Amino acid sequence: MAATEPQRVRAPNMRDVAQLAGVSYQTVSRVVNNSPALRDETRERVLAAMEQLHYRPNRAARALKTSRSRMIGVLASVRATYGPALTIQAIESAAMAEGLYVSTAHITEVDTETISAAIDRLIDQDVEGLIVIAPQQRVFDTLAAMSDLPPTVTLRSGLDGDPRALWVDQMAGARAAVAHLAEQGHEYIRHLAGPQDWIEADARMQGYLLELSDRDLPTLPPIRGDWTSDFGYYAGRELMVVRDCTAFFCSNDEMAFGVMHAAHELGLDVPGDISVVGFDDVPSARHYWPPLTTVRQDFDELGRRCVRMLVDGTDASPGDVEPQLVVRASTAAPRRR
Amino acid sequence: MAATEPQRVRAPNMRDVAQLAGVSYQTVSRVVNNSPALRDETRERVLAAMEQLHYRPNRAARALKTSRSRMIGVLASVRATYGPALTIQAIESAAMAEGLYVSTAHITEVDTETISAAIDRLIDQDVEGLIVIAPQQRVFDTLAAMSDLPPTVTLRSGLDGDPRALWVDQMAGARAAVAHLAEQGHEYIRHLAGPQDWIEADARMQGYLLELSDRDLPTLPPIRGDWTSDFGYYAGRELMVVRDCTAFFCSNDEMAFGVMHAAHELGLDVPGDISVVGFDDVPSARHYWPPLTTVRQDFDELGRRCVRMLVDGTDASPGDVEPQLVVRASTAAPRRR
DNA sequence: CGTGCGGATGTGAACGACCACATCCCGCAC
DNA sequence: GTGCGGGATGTGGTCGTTCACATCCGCACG
Repeated sequence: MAATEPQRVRAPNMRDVAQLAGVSYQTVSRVVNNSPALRDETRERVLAAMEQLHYRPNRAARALKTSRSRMIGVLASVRATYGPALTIQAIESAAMAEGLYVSTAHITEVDTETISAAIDRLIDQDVEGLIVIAPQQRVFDTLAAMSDLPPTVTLRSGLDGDPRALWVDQMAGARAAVAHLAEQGHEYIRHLAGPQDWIEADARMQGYLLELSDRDLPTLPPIRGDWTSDFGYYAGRELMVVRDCTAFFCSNDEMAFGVMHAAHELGLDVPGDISVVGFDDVPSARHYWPPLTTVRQDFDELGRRCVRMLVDGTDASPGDVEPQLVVRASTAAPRRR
Repeated sequence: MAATEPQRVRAPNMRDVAQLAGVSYQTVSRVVNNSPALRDETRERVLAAMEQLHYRPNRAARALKTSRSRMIGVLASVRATYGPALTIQAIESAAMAEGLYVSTAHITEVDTETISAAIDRLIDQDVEGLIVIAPQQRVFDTLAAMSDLPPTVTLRSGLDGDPRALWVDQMAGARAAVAHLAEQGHEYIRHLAGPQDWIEADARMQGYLLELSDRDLPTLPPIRGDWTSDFGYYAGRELMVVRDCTAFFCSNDEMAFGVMHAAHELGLDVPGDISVVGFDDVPSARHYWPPLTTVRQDFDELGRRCVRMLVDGTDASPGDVEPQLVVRASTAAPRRR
């Protein structure tokens, strides 16, 4: 039997295409980068050859020569939560539209070591830009201490003068939530805050405190939670025995779910005995029982803006993406006052 | 003023490091790839030089030469849902441990065009492996029609002979859920299925049908939903007017939430009048009111296995990752029979 | 005291693409 | 008919790394 053609393991080359099309590799390059200086007939021929060989430009070679990786990095914490996950998705699809690739790294611990390892991991990939949606203070501190960072866009919750930060007015959202409760006649409003070190958590807590003081309402010391519904549940159980408040403003929806669970279990009616407000508007919030009053955030728009800021190099218009209060059945006037 | 040193925009090189350390670039290469054939003293010297220059190996150049990108791709659909998001997270952290990078592409539409565009996007990045957690039939069809795919691991819900598929026995999970309801005395059990084309949805539906027929219980025609709690809510409202069943088995937790919302609104007691079972065990399921009986999936383990299969080239042991029934308060014996 | 051997290090040639420049060709004006 | 200009195409060098091979050195052995 005749010797078979040695199978080609190597992916086809610009030179392979060039040879097949009867032109030089440079002409192929021009076709790939669609240069205008090409006769139509030549372009057709090259395109046909590329098609025939299933030619794909080698990204590594291109990156090496141009020193552009066309990749952006996303630094996130615990992605499984609704907000970050949605934001990442939006970032990715916006990036795709710009012809960019996305690599993500998320941090499960918030120690400096883990954080800088994650960032290193992204930088190792030659990311051309960095989007940080890990809103913990320590992340920003670590970031600030690193040199040679690519252009970076961060999400912030308060004004701190950084023009490269996309600012979401968490405080305004929190104030709206508290104002809503106050206007319904609640005087004693409890706050379940997010963890120490989370910037959003602090901003929401600030909003809570400010709104109360503006209205001359009594301030109950906020309780630091960990975002989980488990925490909301156990905290709720303890606090509702005391009954020193008629409403809860929780720093996210999960904790609000936990609180409502506790209320139900103790035979308290929501909103009759206790009103509850969350933050985020996760998809099941509207179908919780009772449906949860919460503050909606437009994570989708957020992701899109991040990419736009990175690509255009523009600065953010502060407070652009406003959270919005969504009133549902979990809040009502307090039964007794 | 004297002319300043022209600032070096170029990142430091192997040659730069070599020069500083007084060795050849090849020696630097050996240090980077920690070759054993090096005197300790030399290695130290090179490491010091690398440190001093903040040297980072150029990934593009390395990829070009070795034709290994050290990147794997993940194809997912709508990431914002709990399961996929968690799986991706697990994949990423397992990949990190293997020194691999991860790039994701997710598809929002399920037409062939979008799917193959997403895959192309991954292949363009020279991914060395592909993990598919988009469990729609059409995705697999599109995949099968494409040539030149890198090694691929997929998630399947049923046995179909593909050794490179990680098999999660959705059917068993569904059967356990239905069995639980039946053993509590329910005779009329309704199924809210997932959308057409989703393999998991079909597997769960099969499980439902099989378990009922094994037990000689009447089969009510399953309703095709879209995974959203909105759908569960509207479907629940319609179906509960009819009251032709005492229990609902929903193909995911979200739809179950919607159904319970509808029940509450209609003044029906869960589980007194109606029992409800979900699927996934999302974090808030345990704190819904009443806490939701559901089928837990170990997405974390799933993600880790995917990576291991890809890296080791091993096949899956079928049915390894078993979903587990978690009984909570949303199910009880029917009040009337 | 030369030979050989093995461990440590250096050298040339890729990998695949892009850039700057050189070359070619053809039509048009002088 | 020669020169010239400009549009189309080809050639060398380079990006930073790795691979295969060459070289060097010192020491043990015959």
